[in-house]
Amino acid sequence: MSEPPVRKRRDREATRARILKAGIGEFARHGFAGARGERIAQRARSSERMVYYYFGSKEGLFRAALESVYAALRDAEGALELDALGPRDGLEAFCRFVWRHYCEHPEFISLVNTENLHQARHLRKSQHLGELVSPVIGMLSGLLRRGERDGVFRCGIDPVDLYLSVASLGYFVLSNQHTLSAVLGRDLRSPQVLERHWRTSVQIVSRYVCIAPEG
Amino acid sequence: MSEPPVRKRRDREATRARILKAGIGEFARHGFAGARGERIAQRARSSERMVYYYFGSKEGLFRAALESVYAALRDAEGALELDALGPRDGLEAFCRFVWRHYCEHPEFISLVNTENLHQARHLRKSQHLGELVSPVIGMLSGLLRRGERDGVFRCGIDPVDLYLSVASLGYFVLSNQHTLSAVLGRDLRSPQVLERHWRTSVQIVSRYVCIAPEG
Amino acid sequence: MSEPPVRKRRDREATRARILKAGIGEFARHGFAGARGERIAQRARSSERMVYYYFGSKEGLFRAALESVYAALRDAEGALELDALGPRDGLEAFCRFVWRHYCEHPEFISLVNTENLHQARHLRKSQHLGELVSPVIGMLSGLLRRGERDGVFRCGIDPVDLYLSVASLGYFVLSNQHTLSAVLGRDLRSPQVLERHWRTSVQIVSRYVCIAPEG
Amino acid sequence: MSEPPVRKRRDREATRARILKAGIGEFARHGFAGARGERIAQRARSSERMVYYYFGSKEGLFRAALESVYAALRDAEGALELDALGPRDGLEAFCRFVWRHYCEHPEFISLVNTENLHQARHLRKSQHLGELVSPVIGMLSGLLRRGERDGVFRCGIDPVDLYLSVASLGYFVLSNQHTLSAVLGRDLRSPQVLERHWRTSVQIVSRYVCIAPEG
DNA sequence: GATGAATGAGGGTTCATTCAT
DNA sequence: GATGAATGAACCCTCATTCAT
Repeated sequence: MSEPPVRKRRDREATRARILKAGIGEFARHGFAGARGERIAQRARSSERMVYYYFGSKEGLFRAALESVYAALRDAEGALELDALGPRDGLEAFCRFVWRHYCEHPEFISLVNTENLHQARHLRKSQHLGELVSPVIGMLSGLLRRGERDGVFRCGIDPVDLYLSVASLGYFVLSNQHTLSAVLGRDLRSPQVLERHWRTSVQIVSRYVCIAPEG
Repeated sequence: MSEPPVRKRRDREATRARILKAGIGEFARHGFAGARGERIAQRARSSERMVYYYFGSKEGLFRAALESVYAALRDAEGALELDALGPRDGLEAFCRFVWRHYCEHPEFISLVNTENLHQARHLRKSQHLGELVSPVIGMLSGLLRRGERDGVFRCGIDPVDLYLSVASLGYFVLSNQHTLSAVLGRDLRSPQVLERHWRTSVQIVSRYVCIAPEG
Repeated sequence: MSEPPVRKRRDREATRARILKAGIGEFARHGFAGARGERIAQRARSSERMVYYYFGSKEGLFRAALESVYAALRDAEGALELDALGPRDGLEAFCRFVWRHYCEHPEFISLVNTENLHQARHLRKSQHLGELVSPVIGMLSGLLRRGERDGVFRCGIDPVDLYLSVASLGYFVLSNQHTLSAVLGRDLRSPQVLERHWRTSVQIVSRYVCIAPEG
Repeated sequence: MSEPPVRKRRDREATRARILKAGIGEFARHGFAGARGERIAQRARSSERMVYYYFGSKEGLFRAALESVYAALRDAEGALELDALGPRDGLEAFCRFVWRHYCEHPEFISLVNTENLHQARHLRKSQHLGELVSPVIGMLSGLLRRGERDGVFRCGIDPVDLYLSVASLGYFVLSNQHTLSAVLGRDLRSPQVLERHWRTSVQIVSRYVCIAPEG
């Protein structure tokens, strides 16, 4: 019934999306101050002028980039269906999800780091902050309750604590891959090493949450 | 033959030190690209020209700044005397040390983040990289062995894994204080909340390492 | 054959008029180079595109603005009925008219200044220059002749000289209100001070024109 | 005795002065908004960068330009020696001075017009406003007193009124040369016409001030 | 050894205007 | 006829750095 969108020569949304994507890549690679308008234009196969046409300023583009990667995380989190799984499987699935998301979205990590350098100034200014709050805490809360009820999880685990722990263990090594590789004797950029690291992390979380951990 | 007069050498060193300190502060607050030579000169109560005189370039100063904060960490780690404590106390002391160091040296976290944005380019170029490798892994290794021997620690814990876990749990919430506070319902900039977080983290590590955790 | 519907033609004219008025205001406040298409569009509750639709270019709008304020002056001058008054009253009426027109049309002064900055480039290009020539010189000429004949005005006064003198004395203080107020000790933006100034100016003109001035 | 200033390759004052002069010219010709940094640099045989080095911003340069032309006027006014002349000659000398200054400094007129467009914003911000106040009002006051005492000047003439009148009659035709020439039938850009105009103006002032005017 | 003067290159941004329907 | 989308050129300004004593 509905027409497939005609490929217009002047396609507002497509141009905007290309610029946004280019902005995410550039900010992720170079931070806010290091990002160059010219490079963004080139990556987007557009002109520097168009960046200002659609986003008003470098800061406006950065805000949009940030909102975009946060929205992607929230959407992915929202698509998790932990309820369909038993508590232990649900916990593992959640861990795996976080790790995979960080692995597949290094731009998220970089943009978040950059935003923290700016003390979350842009995020707080964002009109859409409310929409970015994730349902994941509520989901974890349900998971923990089910685990407690089934006698497999310890009582009194806070869902936010759980979230932060899982996030920490994944985020840190990915965000600091390069310095850690240089300073420790371990190359944290190799997939195998990362894989090993992550199995350990899941173990750590399991031992914290479960009454009788697998190991 | 003749040494330059002590007074002058002192001034030289003092000026250099002021610039270095100013650089650390500026890079920590604004990242590499966002740092401004003029502000560094002002903070150091010196001139922009002197920055080049002593450090050659912006990058030279950044490298020195990075080396400085890494050296400070290594020195502090080296001063740890875990051998004087029992395994459990030693583990707790190590955890406490890491947390305190991160809390008291936010510039370390920021500079490391910035350096990872640059894929550790400066760190790898550093002449002094070898000197920055910390003795802490060896110390943890000894600690773990003692704990195993005494039957209080589980067998087969890897010291690097342990180090990464403790670091992760501390680093993440401090580095991402601002975004987490904006997105979660929890203000991770308040000392009380941080304190609570840290107790949980120590628990997590203990449950991972110890055979019969305290909780 | 068929005229466009009256309604539409009215809208056309109304939009054009709003843009013209907005242009006059904007050019008066900011000069030619300082005027902004965007502000003009906003003031006119129209779009920037419409400015080009109706006036072709920024310069086209400026020319129209200039013609508009000159036409308003010529029309007002044309409406003067000096012949109905005695010579002295006529002279005073003329003076009062000039002063009032400048007071009530600061945009005239500003646009004229701007146009002189451009060496009257636009005015000379104007197709309608001929229509802008005022009948006022002729009227003054008649007034002076009557005054001479009646023995109240000195002989040989040139009507253009008279016009320039009256205009000078009014224009200068209004055009330079702000700098004069800053540099002299007298606030030439206050109505009372301006009023006093104007009485003096009329005296000056009278003493020049009349044989036995009132003072 | 005193050394002639050595022509240095890097001559701070000379470079600054060239830029300032270039700025005065450019602002006079194009107004503030119309002035172009690049043209200023070219006129000054320097670089655009140097403008910012010495004056901080376009506005900074404009302020300096304004102060410069006002200072030149004040200095010239200060050099007037009206006391050495009789009242009538003094009055005429003053008139001649004003006219000559305006004629020889068209940049003064243009800058003052521009500044009024900006509502004297820069002048009021100027640190040196106090120094720009002219001694000329005091000098005119003395002149008027002497004239009254000698019975050649009318009583009660206000020196500021006198100043404003003389200035008005000169400034107006010079500032509006181009539009007046286009609209009146008289070419106010020709020296002869201007000369004639000015004789009339002096007459006007004389008839206002003197008891028995020459004409 | 120390410093004021100078600068090329490029930064983000805005301008008046035209394209394409 | 009327309008959103798009744009090349240039704007003012700042960057990290070097020159020349």
